[in-house]
Amino acid sequence: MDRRQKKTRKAVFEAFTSLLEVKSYSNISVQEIIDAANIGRSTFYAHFETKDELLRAMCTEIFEHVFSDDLHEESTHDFSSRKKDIVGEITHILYHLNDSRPYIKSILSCESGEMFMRYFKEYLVQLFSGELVKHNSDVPREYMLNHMVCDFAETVRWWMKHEQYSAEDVSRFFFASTPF
Amino acid sequence: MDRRQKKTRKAVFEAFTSLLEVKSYSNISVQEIIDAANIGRSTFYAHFETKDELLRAMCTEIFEHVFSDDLHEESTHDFSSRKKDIVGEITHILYHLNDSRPYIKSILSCESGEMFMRYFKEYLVQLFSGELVKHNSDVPREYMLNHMVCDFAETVRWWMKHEQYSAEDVSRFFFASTPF
DNA sequence: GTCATAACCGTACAATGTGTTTCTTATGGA
DNA sequence: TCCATAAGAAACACATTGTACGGTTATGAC
Repeated sequence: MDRRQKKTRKAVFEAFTSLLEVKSYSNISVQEIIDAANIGRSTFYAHFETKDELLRAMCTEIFEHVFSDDLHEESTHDFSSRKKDIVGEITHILYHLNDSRPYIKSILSCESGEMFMRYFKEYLVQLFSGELVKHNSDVPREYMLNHMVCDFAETVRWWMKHEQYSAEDVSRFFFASTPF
Repeated sequence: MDRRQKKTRKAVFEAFTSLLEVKSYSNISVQEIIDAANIGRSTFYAHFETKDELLRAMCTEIFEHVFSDDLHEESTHDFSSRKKDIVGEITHILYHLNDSRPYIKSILSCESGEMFMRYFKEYLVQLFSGELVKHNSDVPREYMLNHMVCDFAETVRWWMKHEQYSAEDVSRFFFASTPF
């Protein structure tokens, strides 16, 4: 990727996060982002079709880090001990989420948070559906999956607002309140 | 309230829900609602300041039914047996939610759903905070409260998409997967 | 039934935002 | 150095919003 493109992209992301700290997503106009990023109007539209797509791009970048390859490899390499080690995997993800905390916090602060949550849950469905082989037959499997996904996603949203807790703390809270 | 006002309000609500079944919240313009409701532009703005406020008004109307007085009185009158009867209370609420199902479903079908969820959770916080007197001290009380509220709200959202289950079913699912 | 009130309608308006286009300038990579 | 390509600036048509205003019709109290 061209250096110029990278630079523009970075400027837009930073402008956007700064604005999100000050005002809500729907009250931010594309023009404001452009001004804050100090770029030309046509340049913005060369990179992102809409404001929504900009947000999606930011979320994607975050999640690529949070659910990064080293995590996958790690969990697939020692596959033997994996099944039991969902706790470790969750804690690991929490660590990664903590790295992106400033970005995530600004996104979560308003309506854009709901989009973040939606994308986040897409990843979590994949993560948890493997864990549901032995599910309680009293309750539909699809209910349980939705339950776990929402549960974890909301746990993360809560954590972002409560900095005083560590990844281990939150992992413990999560497993203490969900029937694994 | 004037008959004309009631009529207008009803027309707007119905137009709005019909539109929500066809397209997403943010893609619906005020003008479309006005046309669908077959009213004058200024009439709309005499009733609602913005589209968001219209949604809020609809949600309020729904929740006034769902968390209606007969429910409150019932639960406060026989206070002795109440503590144990959170199950009954939840089931009762689910019944009321089922009455408003068509409206709720259309609202939940897009971004407006997130606003619905937010308002819904405000009510649930009140409902559940009373239930948390005896909470597990391993986990912060505020975490548990958020957990229960989100859990129930998401259960309802899930239910709205899965008509095949009864209120009793869903109540059972909820209590089976949450540590009460 | 009369009549004042208030809710309605329709149109026009300025203001704001969006996404596209065209053309010129600057910059990175071969 | 060269040139493809990204960035920038300005103007465009278009859609949407919220307000204003004057005229019309229905309601409910008497």
